[in-house]
Amino acid sequence: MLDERKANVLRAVVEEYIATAQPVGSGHVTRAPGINVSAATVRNDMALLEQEGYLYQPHTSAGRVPTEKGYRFFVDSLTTPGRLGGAEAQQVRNFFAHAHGELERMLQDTSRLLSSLTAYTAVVVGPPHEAATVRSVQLVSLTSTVVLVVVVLSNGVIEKRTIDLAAETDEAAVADAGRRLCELLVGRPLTEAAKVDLTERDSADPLLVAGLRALGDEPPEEPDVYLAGTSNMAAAFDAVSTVQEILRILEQHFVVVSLLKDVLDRGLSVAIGTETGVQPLSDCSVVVAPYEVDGEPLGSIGVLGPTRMNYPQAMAAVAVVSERLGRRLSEG
Amino acid sequence: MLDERKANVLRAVVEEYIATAQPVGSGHVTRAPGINVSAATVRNDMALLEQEGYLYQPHTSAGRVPTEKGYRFFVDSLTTPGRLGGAEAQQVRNFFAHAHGELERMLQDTSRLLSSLTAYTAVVVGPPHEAATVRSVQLVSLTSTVVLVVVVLSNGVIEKRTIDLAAETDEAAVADAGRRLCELLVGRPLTEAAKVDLTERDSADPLLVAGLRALGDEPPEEPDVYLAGTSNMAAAFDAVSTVQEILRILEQHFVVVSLLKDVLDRGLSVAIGTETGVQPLSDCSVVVAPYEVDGEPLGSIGVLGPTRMNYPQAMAAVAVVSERLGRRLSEG
DNA sequence: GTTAGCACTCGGTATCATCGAGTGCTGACA
DNA sequence: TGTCAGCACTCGATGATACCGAGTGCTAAC
Repeated sequence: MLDERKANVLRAVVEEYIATAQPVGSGHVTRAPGINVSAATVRNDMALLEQEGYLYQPHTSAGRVPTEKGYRFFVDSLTTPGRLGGAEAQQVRNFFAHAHGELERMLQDTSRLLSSLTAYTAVVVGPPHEAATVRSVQLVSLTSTVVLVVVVLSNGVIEKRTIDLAAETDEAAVADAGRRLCELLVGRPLTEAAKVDLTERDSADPLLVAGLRALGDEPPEEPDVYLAGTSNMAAAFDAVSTVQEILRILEQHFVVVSLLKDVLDRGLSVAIGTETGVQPLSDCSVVVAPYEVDGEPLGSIGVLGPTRMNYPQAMAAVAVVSERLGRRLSEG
Repeated sequence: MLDERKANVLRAVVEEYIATAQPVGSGHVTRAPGINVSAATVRNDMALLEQEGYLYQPHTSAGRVPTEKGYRFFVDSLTTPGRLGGAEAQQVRNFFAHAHGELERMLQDTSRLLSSLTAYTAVVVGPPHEAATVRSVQLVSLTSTVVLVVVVLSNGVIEKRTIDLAAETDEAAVADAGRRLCELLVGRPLTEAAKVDLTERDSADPLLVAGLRALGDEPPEEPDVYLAGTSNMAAAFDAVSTVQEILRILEQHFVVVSLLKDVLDRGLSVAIGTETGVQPLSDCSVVVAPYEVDGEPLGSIGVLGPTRMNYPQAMAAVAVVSERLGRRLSEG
């Protein structure tokens, strides 16, 4: 489609633009390594690349800027997977050598790591709550009419609900109901709590019924989202209104979750500009990867930056971190 | 100190500046209600207010802008506590009528509420982890060598730790150690886990020892911070670099925690500009209040906005929400 | 097909004049 | 003495104008 030289010119333009954020003129391209033709020839190629929709010219006498199609070509033409710098690789090793603590904490820290590696905004999406099976159920009375239900799930996530009772209850009843709940739920996904078959005797226990309802009723929550480095968004744009729009999107966690999910569902690892499907993110790109525990995808991690982001670096960081995170979680 | 009229002029300037974000000229002040003197007189007063450090002039032929001292006078001179608008009051009532779920979720939602009420950034600081006493301890084995310790605290917060064992263990040992942990810890603050006296028999149980160490070793964590409406910071400033600096501060949760704590410790409910003690926040103000459960301060809530924020409204919102939140938590 | 040369385009920057909101001061008045 | 109308003055914001230079497209020669 594009002959070798035009592809090189396009790549040079993208790289230069990513580095400088300035429209790239033919002169700069000739200075790029691998380009051994004159500026005039480059100009001819660039005019053609513009006709084909890979570049565009902000105004007549300016250099060229990549379009989404241009970035897409650039990303698709990256063959070498991209390596992290020495310092970054060391940082990742350090992090996973010392990573500890619970799932939430670990995902939050991973998000910080990714943001620090890339200088963009990092997103980590936790495992969906409904997927895991119940490992244990415990009832704890907080007051005589308020009982806390604590459910430990197989993925380490802890779900809790409070139930308010009409009548007072005592420790023995709480212990009884707790034991029965264990019997009923352990080994099954939490979403089935609403549909368990109750014996007549079970139905007579208000605590048991209320507990099951509390567990089953809740709408299946969105997975948790851990953001880090949102301040980096402010560094990437110079219009404060753009920054505001993007931050507003990031505050809506369900949008972020479905954004990453959509991208992965489409089989992509990078979504550029409007490819994200979120209008206010049309100046942004996302690099995504799932992380897998024991071969099963658990959640996803990603990096959000301006469309002129450093794709090779971001892709390398996301790939390495998702791989290491999955491995670390498989161990723990 | 300031005679009545000068105080009125100062208040008028502050109010006008808060509303318009433009330097206020003598003409505008005369149009304010309660000012019944000529522009020339206002000019004399304003010149004096500038000498005294309440106002300052960006340049010779411009209007006046309040200094921190000016805002401080304005805030201190607010006698009427400030009422929420009808729609806002309704929103608060609605929220607390339907508020439910666990502590974390509730604090997160409260943060959103406060941000939505004020159109600034809201901060909610959760209860300090070390304060509460242990209500229940449970051990759950995740694999044969990994055990999860789940501690329910009296304030509803759930602490969890994983322990990795050198040797495999069985359900019976886990149950035994769990029961013993309950005996040792229930009713005591978690911070004492490291210092409990062990019998000789206790010391022989590796699971028990490891569990206590896991609970006691962890450095006392910072209280949780729940932010909402950070995108509003972008709307409040027009320099993208300012926004970035502020966001960067907000990402450091321990700074936010100690900021609110410092302000309250100084006996203030409002910190203006450099009064915050955080250099990058010198263009911001914070309005803070503790929320109390059963008379005891549990945590704090606050609003962060530009120094030219709408103080009466923000103070009213913070006061109402902290009061209602405390009341709601005292019930649940 | 490539390239040197060249006329041309147009955003960015600097210069300058104009405009007007706002000031401080002066002198009159109650 | 405090208030205020009048007035000359200041200075940022706005807009017009000129200029510069990076960058272009085209043409003609190799």
